[in-house]
Amino acid sequence: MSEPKTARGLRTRDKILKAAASEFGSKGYHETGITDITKTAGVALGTFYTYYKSKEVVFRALVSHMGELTREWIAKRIAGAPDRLTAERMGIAAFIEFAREHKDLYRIVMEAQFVAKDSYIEYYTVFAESYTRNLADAAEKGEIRSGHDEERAWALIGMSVFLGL
Amino acid sequence: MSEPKTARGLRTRDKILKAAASEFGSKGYHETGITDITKTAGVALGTFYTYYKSKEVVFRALVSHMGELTREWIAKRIAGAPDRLTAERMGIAAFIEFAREHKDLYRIVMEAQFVAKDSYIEYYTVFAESYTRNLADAAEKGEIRSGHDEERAWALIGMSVFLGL
DNA sequence: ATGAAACATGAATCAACATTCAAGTTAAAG
DNA sequence: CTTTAACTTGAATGTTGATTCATGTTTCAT
Repeated sequence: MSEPKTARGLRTRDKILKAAASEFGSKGYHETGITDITKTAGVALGTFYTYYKSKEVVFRALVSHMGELTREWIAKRIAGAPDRLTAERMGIAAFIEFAREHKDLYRIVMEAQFVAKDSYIEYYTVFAESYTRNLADAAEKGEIRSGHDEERAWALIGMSVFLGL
Repeated sequence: MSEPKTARGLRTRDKILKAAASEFGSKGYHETGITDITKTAGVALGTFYTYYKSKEVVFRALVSHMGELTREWIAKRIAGAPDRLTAERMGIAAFIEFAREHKDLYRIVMEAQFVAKDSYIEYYTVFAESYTRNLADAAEKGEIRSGHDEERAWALIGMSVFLGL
């Protein structure tokens, strides 16, 4: 399925993606019908299939889009933190803030665990890797004690997720 | 829907519940058909409805059953811990161990978030409440610093869940 | 201005279940 | 041994909803 070739096509695909985000986010994957999406987008049923091969494909597109959004959001808010501990505090706050402001979108990531497991795993793995690297660096610099950084990373992620929840 | 009145009925209901646990656990709620459950249980399709009013009802039964199992498991392993910090360490280890040994069953709890949200919330809320109480007690005794125990409880739960994941 | 490529439409298709039910079988109390 | 409540059976029902497709409309490069 290739990129839209005209401005109209681009606009339409965008409307569909936004509608899908909103519908999946509020009703969940299985409760959302393609008709719900196209109705919200203001296009005909068939149009959906001009841009996405299937229901699952839009869903996956949304999850990876969410990954980018989340990372951008956090990066923006922890930029310029003087040390890891401070960055950590700001990062957790930023994540929770993000979850709060994109409540319905965040639900999509959660549900990915059951609808598109690999997307879900990737979402968190990218986080865990960068987290682990940061912790290792901080330990190197003596800002934190050295330890099992990967486990620490997953523990911190879990904390944030549940506090957000 | 009342209790089975004969030994046979009891056995059959049990077979169905076990089969449901196994099927939901490995394939997930939406990928599992009632026929999958009854086939695994070795009974006819219609028999399912003698014991459960619907697919969702068995699912909910499983989630609350899981709650009991998890609590029992952890209680057993932290019994006799000398102080809260030790109990905490043992509790986390016990939870992860539980998740590992009941991998597929644990998936059911996760999926409850989307299939039976109230069951899901209850599962974790019961934990959080008892956790919060324990932390408050420990702070009272001076074993840990005093602080926001409810938030601490959720953070610890999140940690355990993601480490288990 | 025009024709081909892009795009939009929504009725029709098709398969997948959850649930029901009427008819048969088994348990166990008296 | 009867009898009846309890249980079992699986074919039939009915709905839902993803996907397709033939037909019509719009865009835009030439």
